[in-house]
Amino acid sequence: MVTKQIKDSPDDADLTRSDSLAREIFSEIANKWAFLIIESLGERTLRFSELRNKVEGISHKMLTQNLRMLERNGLVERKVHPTVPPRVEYTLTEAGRALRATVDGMCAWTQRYFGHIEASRHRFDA
Amino acid sequence: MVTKQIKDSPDDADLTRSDSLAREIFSEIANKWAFLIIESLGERTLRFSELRNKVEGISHKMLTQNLRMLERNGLVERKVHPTVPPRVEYTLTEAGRALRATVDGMCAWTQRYFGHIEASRHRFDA
DNA sequence: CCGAATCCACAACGATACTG
DNA sequence: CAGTATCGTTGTGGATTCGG
Repeated sequence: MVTKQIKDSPDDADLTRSDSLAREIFSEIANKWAFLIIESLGERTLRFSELRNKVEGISHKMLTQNLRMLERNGLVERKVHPTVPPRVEYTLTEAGRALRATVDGMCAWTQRYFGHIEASRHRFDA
Repeated sequence: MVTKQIKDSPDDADLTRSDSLAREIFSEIANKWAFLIIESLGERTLRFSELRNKVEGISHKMLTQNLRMLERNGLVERKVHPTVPPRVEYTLTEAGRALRATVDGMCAWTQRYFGHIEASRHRFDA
């Protein structure tokens, strides 16, 4: 997908259009906070403040910003309860859960190659 | 992994250490250029300039910077041919190929939910 | 051809303060 | 509690240049 480049089929224009759009989507979503939020959300639905605690290190601003982005792209659903104080809950959509599966893969990968990476770093830094 | 937080087993310290280190690794690698490079590399080995063409939009600087990072973490191998002009080739290591599998998953995901995302964006922007 | 270093514009981010 | 806006700082990334 992202790396495809030479085509000669008649529907050239459409393919390159969807291809560049795909890359744009990819670029927007492939950032660490988005992934950490998706991971944290998991199967459950969480409030803003719960997320804030769970995704440790994230600032209020980054959290809202990324949640808006994820909502816009249809990965999370935002549910506002008009109570006082307000209560806002976030849940992964089906698309979000599908993406989470691949993010889980990355997490598993990190676990698996943990030692390899540490060793490689030491070698490199010498 | 990344979202785990409460533990009470005796080896607490080790777990939280490896956990935070895992998050650090995750954060370093989860950026769009790294992913696009890994995708572009695929099974083949490519020269610097070939990568530069293939990962369209990337600058000379970002490419070297990310390649160094990936090399340091043991995801790509860098092979210098001492010819003139120099010839430098990059290849995914086994760890790199394993990660590529999950990145492929993300690409497939993008293809799959392409329409869903576009639709959601339109709804949101209105 | 590849890489490192410099410079600099501008985007990202954190902190803070204010609203419903 | 959740969200928006503003501001000041830091950092990111492109352009360019020089060096192997």
